[in-house]
Amino acid sequence: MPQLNGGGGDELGANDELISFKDEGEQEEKISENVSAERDLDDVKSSLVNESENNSSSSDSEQTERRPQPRADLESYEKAREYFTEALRRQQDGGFFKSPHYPGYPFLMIPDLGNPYLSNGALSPSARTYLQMKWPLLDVPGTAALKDSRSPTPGHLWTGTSNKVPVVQHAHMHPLTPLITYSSEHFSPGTPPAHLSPEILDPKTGIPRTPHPSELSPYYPLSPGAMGQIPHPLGWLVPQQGQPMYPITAGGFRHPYPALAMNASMSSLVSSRFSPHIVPHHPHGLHQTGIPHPAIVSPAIKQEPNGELSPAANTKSPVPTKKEEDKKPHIKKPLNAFMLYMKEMRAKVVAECTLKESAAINQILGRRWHSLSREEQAKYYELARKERQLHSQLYPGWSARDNYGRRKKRKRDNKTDSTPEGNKKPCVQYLPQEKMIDSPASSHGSMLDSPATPSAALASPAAPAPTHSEQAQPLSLTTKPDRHHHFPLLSKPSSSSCTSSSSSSSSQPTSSSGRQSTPPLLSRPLPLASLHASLFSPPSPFHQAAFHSHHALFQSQPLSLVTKSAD
DNA sequence: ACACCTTTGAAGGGT
DNA sequence: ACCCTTCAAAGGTGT
Repeated sequence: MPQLNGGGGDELGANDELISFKDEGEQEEKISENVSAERDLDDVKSSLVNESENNSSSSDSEQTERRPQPRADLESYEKAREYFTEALRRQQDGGFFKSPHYPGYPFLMIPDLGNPYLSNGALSPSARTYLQMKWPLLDVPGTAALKDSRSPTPGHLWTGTSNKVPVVQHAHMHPLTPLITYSSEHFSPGTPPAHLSPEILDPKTGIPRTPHPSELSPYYPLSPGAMGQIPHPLGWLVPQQGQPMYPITAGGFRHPYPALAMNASMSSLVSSRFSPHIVPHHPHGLHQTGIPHPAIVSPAIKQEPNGELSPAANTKSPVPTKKEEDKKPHIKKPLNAFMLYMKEMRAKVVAECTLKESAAINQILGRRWHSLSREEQAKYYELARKERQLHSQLYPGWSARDNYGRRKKRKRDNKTDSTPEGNKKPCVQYLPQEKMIDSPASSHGSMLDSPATPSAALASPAAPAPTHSEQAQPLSLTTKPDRHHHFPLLSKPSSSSCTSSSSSSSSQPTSSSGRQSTPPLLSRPLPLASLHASLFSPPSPFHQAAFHSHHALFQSQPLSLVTKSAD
């Protein structure tokens, strides 16, 4: 894994800033500072961008209102999972994941906003408070048990989670926008400012206060637009399209959240005290309490055959349900560390780049993943581990195998024999050749690290301090010859990544396990031009200032994209 | 409407 | 023990 910092291994969590994105080049080690700056920049950019978005969503409001009852719909489930994840993370946050200070923020962040409280990490009421907000069903006290007591200091809350937030280009964003609107984006780990976090702040005083779920409405109503951005505390119970959920009408929160009543039971689910026996497998993805679990996707529910809950759903023609599907609900696999990371960071990356294609975004995310410090990754591993645990508790008999066959077979599978390039469109080489060489199959290094527990990760002998160079090369484990190693990486010009990276050595397709039969391809040209624009054309003077501040950053960061024409 | 693409990680079957 | 395959998320793109 990428633990880059070459030398700095010692400073763990405290300095995320040091973590460099290896993407661009080895030199980073030397210029870790610049890197950090970059990161900041990234954060800043994303925040700027994201903040602007907002308005968008409220399309669901009506639906939400109409659907007072918790629906087991896909979105709900996912949301649920998301929140759950976030909740878990928050619990751990205190622990080893310290959020970066984001020095860069000051440039962009309005001083006013600067919540002292954030910067000094004093938010602690926080975790709990926030947890409650986002995950009201959790019995916070109870969940505390899960909490890692490792960290006495809560630090900033890491509000992660990016729900899918519609990303809007920041072009016209007002610098102050951030003050007003909150997008879930802010909740990404990368986004620091706690002041932007959903933590409830007294509108007047700006002082964080501990809200009761019932108090939420006052908070959200800040601005209609903003409301949409705030994840519903019961997100997974309330159908939301991945968007803003608070379609609250003028009246404010009308929603009594019937589910709230289940708080106790929910807490039992979450709490470590939870006993597997208690939770039988529910046919429709409902927990015994009746609460759908995010991981469960019941075709039946999804389709809402009865139409009782959602008229809209009726229009849909149900997917041909197989017997199996009918019989059992689809229980999704628990998300792994990378997936969790992706969920959180995707919006951010999207904001930074104009790229919208997930494939491209994912490549970037993959590189970033590798560039994360071990501590950071450990956090995700831990989170993933907990999620798996919970999942296993909820669905004791579930096997990943159960989901096999649900998707159609991938083309890729079939074409294993066919030449890689055969069916693909012209490939673009993402990584420079040299890098290819360097970065061997490091991609799975993180896997190695994948610790059973975070602590293990940190201390894991298996995962020696990152050494550096090729960040990606974590452990040398990949002894296997990468058969795909030579694949001509596609050619992508430079950059695929916005921030950096395209050239990252780290994410080579090399899979140690040979999973990927083809090299990373970028079939379609990325909108680099636009990317470039977004990166270098500060939307506002405000941005510009920030950019200048980070000027060094640019120097160090070869954003290849800049030069590249996406053609 | 749906598969593909892309990423990493986990899981499970096969050898 | 290792290899291989599938799925998890996501959303633009292609068919």
